[in-house]
Amino acid sequence: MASLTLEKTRVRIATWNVNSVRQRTEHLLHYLKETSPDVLCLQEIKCQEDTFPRMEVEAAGYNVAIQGQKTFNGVAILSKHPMDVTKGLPGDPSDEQARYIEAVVQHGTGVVRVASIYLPNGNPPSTEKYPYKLGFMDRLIAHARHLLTFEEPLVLAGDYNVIPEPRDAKDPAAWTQDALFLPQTRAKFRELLALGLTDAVRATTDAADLYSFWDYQAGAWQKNFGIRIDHLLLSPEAANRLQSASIDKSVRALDKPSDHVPVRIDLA
DNA sequence: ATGACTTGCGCGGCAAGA
Repeated sequence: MASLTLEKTRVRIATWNVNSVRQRTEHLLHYLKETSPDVLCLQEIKCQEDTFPRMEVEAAGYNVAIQGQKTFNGVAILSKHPMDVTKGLPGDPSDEQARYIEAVVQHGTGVVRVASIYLPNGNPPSTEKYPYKLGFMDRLIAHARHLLTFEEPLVLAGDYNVIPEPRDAKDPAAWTQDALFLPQTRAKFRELLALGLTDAVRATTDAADLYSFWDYQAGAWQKNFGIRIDHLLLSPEAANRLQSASIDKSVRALDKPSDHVPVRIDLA
């Protein structure tokens, strides 16, 4: 009797705020080659679709889906596998900022829905920027609630601009008045998790000093004054397949780095 | 220390980021 190979293929999914994809093209291509994610979510590409380095990324073996914007913001999903793409976060047709793109990825025997999210920074909190951040979080909560009804593997990945807990900052006292750490911000993030989503990094380790961002200023990298603000949130169907989560910290030590590093997971 | 760095835009010096 011939044996059937029913072994599910591993799916590696990463997220990275690159702080301008055109400034970071070499780093991006190196990361694709070295780490070989099946899916890579990008944020802050800072360009429109027609100036994205599409040919180089396609030559590396990836399909490209982009929600671009001139100068600011901009998100993308790169995938080795076919994608069905949806652009924009529902709930506010007047929102013109490019901060959300979603794709259903067909991989081998399975399917996974992946979102690339660039959640607003929200600083300074005394301005209209903070209510925009909270409103975006409300829309994300509503959309996630809807997506969870599909009961499929779902990965909401991106730069959340949220420090979930004090242990997610080297110096939490420095962030108490910051939009990334205000109680209302963290409460909305907990509301998102309470829908039934799992923070992939915290599901795999309680290690201290896990950060995904170090400011360019004041020697933050050298002093390890980091914060953990880039997250992959998993539906139960994805969490059940979670094998590992890692933060690719070494990328921050390269020449001319992004101020964020990639965070990635492997699903069985 | 009103700082410190990096980007886009566009060619001078802001705005934005976190």
